[in-house]
Amino acid sequence: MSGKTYAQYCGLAKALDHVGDRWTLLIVRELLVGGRRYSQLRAALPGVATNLLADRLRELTEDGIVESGEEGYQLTPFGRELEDAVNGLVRWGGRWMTERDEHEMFRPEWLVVALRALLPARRPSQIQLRIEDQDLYVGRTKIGLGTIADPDAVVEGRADTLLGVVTGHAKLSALRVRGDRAAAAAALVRS
Amino acid sequence: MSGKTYAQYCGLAKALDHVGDRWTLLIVRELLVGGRRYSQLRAALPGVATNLLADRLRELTEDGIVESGEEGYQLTPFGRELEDAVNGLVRWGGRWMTERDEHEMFRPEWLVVALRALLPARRPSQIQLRIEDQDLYVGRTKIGLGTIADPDAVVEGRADTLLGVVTGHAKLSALRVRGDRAAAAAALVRS
DNA sequence: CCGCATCCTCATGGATACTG
DNA sequence: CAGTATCCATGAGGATGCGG
Repeated sequence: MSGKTYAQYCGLAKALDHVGDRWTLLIVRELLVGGRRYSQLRAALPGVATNLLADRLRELTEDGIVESGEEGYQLTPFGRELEDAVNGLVRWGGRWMTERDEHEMFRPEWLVVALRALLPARRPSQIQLRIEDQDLYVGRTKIGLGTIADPDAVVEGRADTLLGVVTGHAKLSALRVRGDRAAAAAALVRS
Repeated sequence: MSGKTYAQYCGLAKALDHVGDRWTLLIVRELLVGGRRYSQLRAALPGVATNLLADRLRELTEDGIVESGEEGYQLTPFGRELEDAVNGLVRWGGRWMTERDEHEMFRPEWLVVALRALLPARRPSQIQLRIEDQDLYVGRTKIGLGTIADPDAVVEGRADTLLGVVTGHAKLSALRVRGDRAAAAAALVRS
């Protein structure tokens, strides 16, 4: 709430009063994937000014959205409730992600957020992804960074191709699949 | 997109690039209830500077979110797709709406947005609301400003009390109900 | 080093006057 | 009525400093 309050008795205005400032929701996005140190947040948010990041983290902490511990910063239970709102924005914003521009930054944790927003909560199979040299997984109920044991399939490719497959604008054959191809389709392709 | 772009290949960043500036989502909120003239938007958004409102409407129009016609401004089909994202923010922001502060503005169309976000898409009965001297209705599939014919019940009261009933923090008995009380409960109280 | 705080510059927002 | 134009206050971006 560094900006002025809208002073409106309205849920949207209240939400924007607390997470509507520049960079704030992007910080929340990073923390939705897991706890992060200050320096990790800096690295994940190219262009953020150091004082601004500190300001936002302080405001988020005062509002009970973020808490800081030994391991760095993480979302409180209340902060994690922002996932639904973030997912809605992610889904809408996906309409602007036709192809990846050269000067645009990309980080695999953003793909984690996108897949959580786009895929159903439960999936019939679990797969391992390797996108732009980074490992992420789509489990039956969880999606995150890193690897899982015994995936049904391993899928490799570019981020924009993967998003195309998930949103139905590209075919699964545009990705490289090792292992159970049907399982990969079941996990990634909308029904 | 008056602010600088985040230049991130991420749905959330893209969404904020286009609707993340101050006042932008509040304009969208107004237009989600219906088409509005420039002067109506000014009245509904107390505190907005006239140049900012004009700037935002121009940006939204350029982005294909808003279109202007003889009747004023309205959302395009693409703009209406923001409803899901707005609803998520409205639901989260509702957690900050304990009781209405004296200096906080209130407009009945904000209640329309809140009810659309909080109530299920289909309801078993239709009721008429009269809140703070304004008429709004909760139909079986639609919610809006104004009156409907042959409501099953008429509910009167304050906005914060109504929100309390819908979110389960207050009882229906806190509102004045004329007509079929069970129908009012079915339309307003979460199961 | 990491985690900020300070300082400076410039873009953005806010308030109001003004105009086609 | 529907915006522009203007001016000032504030916030963002970027470099640097500094204590633990």
